[in-house]
Amino acid sequence: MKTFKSIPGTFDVLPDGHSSGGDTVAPSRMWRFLESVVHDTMARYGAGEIRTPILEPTDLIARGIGALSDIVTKEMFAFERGSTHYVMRPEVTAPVMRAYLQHNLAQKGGTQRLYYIGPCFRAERPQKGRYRQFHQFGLEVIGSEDARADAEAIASLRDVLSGLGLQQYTLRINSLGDADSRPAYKQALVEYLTPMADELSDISRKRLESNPLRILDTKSEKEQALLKDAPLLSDFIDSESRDHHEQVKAYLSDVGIDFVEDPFLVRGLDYYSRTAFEFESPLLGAQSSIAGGGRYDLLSKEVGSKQVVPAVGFAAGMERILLACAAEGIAGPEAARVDVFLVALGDAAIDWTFGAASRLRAQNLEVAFDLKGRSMKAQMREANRQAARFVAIVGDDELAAGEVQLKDMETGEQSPVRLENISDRVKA
RNA sequence: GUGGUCGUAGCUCAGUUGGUUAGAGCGCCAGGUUGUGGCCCUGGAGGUCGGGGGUUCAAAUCCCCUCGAUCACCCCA
Repeated sequence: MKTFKSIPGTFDVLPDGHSSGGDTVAPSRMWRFLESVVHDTMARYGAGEIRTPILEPTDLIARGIGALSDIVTKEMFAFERGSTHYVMRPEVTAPVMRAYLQHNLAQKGGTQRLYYIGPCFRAERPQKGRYRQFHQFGLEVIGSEDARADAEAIASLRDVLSGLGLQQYTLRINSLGDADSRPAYKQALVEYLTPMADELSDISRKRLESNPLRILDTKSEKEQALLKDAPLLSDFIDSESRDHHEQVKAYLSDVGIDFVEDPFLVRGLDYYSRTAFEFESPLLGAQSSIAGGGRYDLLSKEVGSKQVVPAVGFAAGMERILLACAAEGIAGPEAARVDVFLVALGDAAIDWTFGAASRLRAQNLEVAFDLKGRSMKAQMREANRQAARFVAIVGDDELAAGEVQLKDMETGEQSPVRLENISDRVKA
């Protein structure tokens, strides 16, 4: 008999946490805890939830993220049916911008703050903190180039992390300048690195031609040493971007957000300009980035807008955040407890449980009972396992008297209670 | 796509220089207590030792192939 397993890089979320290989999948209540913190935090920022389709036009993603980016060239789940090209979204920023333009949300006047929670898909080889189906939440602040928008995106993300109880994370921030300032820097960097090209890795050498900025975030210590005296992007950015950057930092300091400036921070997606930032946890192994984002004033025109629509946002990796929570010992809310577990003795009592549970549930109690006709001992054990607060024991005598033996599972105290009074006693 | 490590029960793992019917702990089920959970005691279920091939009188153990998992590179959340 053939058995089936979930596809590599995907996983089931179960009521209890479990290990999937060496990795740990958080219990579903922990996922819900994270989601509720996101919803609550975003509400405080006046953000509205947006839900966009998993499937998007392939061109939207290719144009938005950059046709030459790794994501587009080798990591997309894309297919064709009829004459339509579909991708399973690898990120959500381009889809949100698509929706913004499609529905003419600019017509609503002010800045749009849109947040999302949902799955994304990339055809990468899985490893700790990296999956083929992974989940992101994010915020996009669309329609403003004000530095407060950048600071607000960062602040809301910080609020989510601290709302969860996370302590060990760092924020790195940089400015990429505008579209005009980057070519000049790019050229300077190439001029600096070309004499030492022999010492670079194969990949970095190729990037020297294709995408030199990405050499900056190499993990190789040797290359980091070579970069020590490299020209800095900050010396090349235009004065407006520099002012903008200073303002963002001032706003962050205003609200007590710590950050470190990292002149080498560049982001992997082509659409970023000016502000770029990244939150990292030291507890996650190689995939240390738990969230990243920045300003993407260039995106709107890439995906078909006639005007520039300035925007800034972030995307956060939920799996990585949950791994960080686990590493910091954050367990989230306690597992649900059953209010009353019905223990039935004899056929008449077994028949009684179904209707009784229904009536108690109608009174908003969490009720459970055995479905296998097992012994009393087994039923008690099951009640214990479900952390029942009370057990209602019913046999022929109790049925005849119209009452149950109600036992408090913590104190062990037990007394007869009329059927109609169970709810009051449990809620008391 | 590239490299390292690892595949024995639901989970975590033992298993000697190849040698009878493959083990433990946890978990699960039942009994000890014919109507009372947790603790304790006893018993039970549950494995094609990832799969295929080879060497051998004999393979979980040695060899080859294959599949899978995992970590890392790359890239990103």
